[in-house]
Amino acid sequence: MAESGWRIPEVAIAVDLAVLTVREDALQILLVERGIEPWQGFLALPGGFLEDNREDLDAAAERELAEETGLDLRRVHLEQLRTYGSPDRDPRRRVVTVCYLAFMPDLPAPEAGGDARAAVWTPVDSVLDGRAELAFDHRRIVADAVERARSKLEYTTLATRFCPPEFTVTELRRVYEIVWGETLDQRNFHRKITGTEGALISTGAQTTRQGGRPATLYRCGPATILHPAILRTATQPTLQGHHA
Amino acid sequence: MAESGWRIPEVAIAVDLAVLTVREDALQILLVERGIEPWQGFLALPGGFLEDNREDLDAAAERELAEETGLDLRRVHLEQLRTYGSPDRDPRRRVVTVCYLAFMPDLPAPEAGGDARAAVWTPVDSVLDGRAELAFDHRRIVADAVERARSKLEYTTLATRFCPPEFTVTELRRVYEIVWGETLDQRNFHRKITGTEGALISTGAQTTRQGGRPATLYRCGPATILHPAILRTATQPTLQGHHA
DNA sequence: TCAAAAGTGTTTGGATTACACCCATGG
DNA sequence: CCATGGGTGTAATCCAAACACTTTTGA
Repeated sequence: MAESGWRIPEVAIAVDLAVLTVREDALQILLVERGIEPWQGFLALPGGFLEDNREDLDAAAERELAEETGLDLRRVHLEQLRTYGSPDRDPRRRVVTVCYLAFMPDLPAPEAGGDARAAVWTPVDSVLDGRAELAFDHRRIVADAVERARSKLEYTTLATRFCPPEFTVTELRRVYEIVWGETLDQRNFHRKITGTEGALISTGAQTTRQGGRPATLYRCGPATILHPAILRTATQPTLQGHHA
Repeated sequence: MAESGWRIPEVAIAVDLAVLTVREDALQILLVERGIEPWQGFLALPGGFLEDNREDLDAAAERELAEETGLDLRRVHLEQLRTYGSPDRDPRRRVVTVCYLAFMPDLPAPEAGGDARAAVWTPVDSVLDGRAELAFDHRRIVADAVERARSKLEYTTLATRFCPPEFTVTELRRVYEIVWGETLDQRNFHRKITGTEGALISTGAQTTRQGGRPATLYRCGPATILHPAILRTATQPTLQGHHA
């Protein structure tokens, strides 16, 4: 670590994306099929290497996200997840990956953007239980991303990022139920989320797309943190960090 | 970002440490004085470049920590904080820093380990309010580290990492009060922390080092998460991530 | 015997839960 | 008019905040 030892190992820096959405009643993640070795033909997180020396990490993540999805970035939440740098995670050379986590609504448009590679939405459950085998250490990254997402729904309003621009309270509740894998009391959820100042903004409009009595349509409010939090019942997250 | 473009920019990867402790009734961070340009003479976070291509990031952080403090790592909590990679954060070349956060007890031993550089404990307040000017973007990193630490005390038992191997309930409460900058009700805190299964283990021994009635000495228990949490009253953390 | 700090009990209010019921629409 | 889902009300319970008092030592 002495700076006088100016040996800079040849390390490549990559930026990978864990892009989550809720579609078809499941939490799904965006994956691409690898066209080259190693792990050719396997699914992997979208991402790539830093393009030039002047590109900021956050900017690189935004660029990747725009390339993969073509979506308006204002409707997407993007944050840094973690950096992965095991020496043997890529057989070709040392690669350190700065991984970002994104929440986005289900796309009505075609899922892949300008890039030619096949981008597929995959339920995270099939990744976590091993039915879908991912390249490199990406399964572990997906596990970290899902745990972060589940945790963030408790104390932030980020669940709205999985919804279309206008949505009903029930649609928002379904997001929670799908991500957490548990059912929530409809009445308590409604009172809590509408009672949180700045969480939702009523548009005045209504919809009957679910059938039954018309439901009020809401947009995201300015509030980002949810206080008091909506807590999961079952799973307690495991503490990250080494040594106990 | 296509992988065929095998242009790997010359980027150096560093691992920096934000080592926090509680001493002299203040939350303090370990800093070193820089001996070379740029920022010669300024205080900076301890850290350095990856030593070789086979070193894991976590292992590099542990190595740095051992070098700086010489402390038994079992008594230290170490976790990844965030990665910083603005293109102009180091004028010499592109440097991406993977930063780690450490909690450790106040050292009775001399604070610097084998390394010759001067390591100094500095109150985080003097860093955050600008009285102490740090090199590079390290002030922002310190701000992130402190916010993470304050937040983690709410829902984990990591405050015990700031305490000696055996400590009293009041000493643990003082850690909370110092890190959060607010006072806690002694009785409610005592009932809550001793009532949390697995948080503390009574040693049976007592101490009168604070004067007054003898206090029971405790060790850290196996529990890592604190449920229910001990919540701060005042400050709500700001949501990380870009766009709103 | 007095000061100083540790430890315990109680009350009260707020929030969460677990309920049952009414409302508004489409068919 | 009836099935379907949206929205509101209410009582019991748990948790946490705010409080006063007793206990045990050193001086």
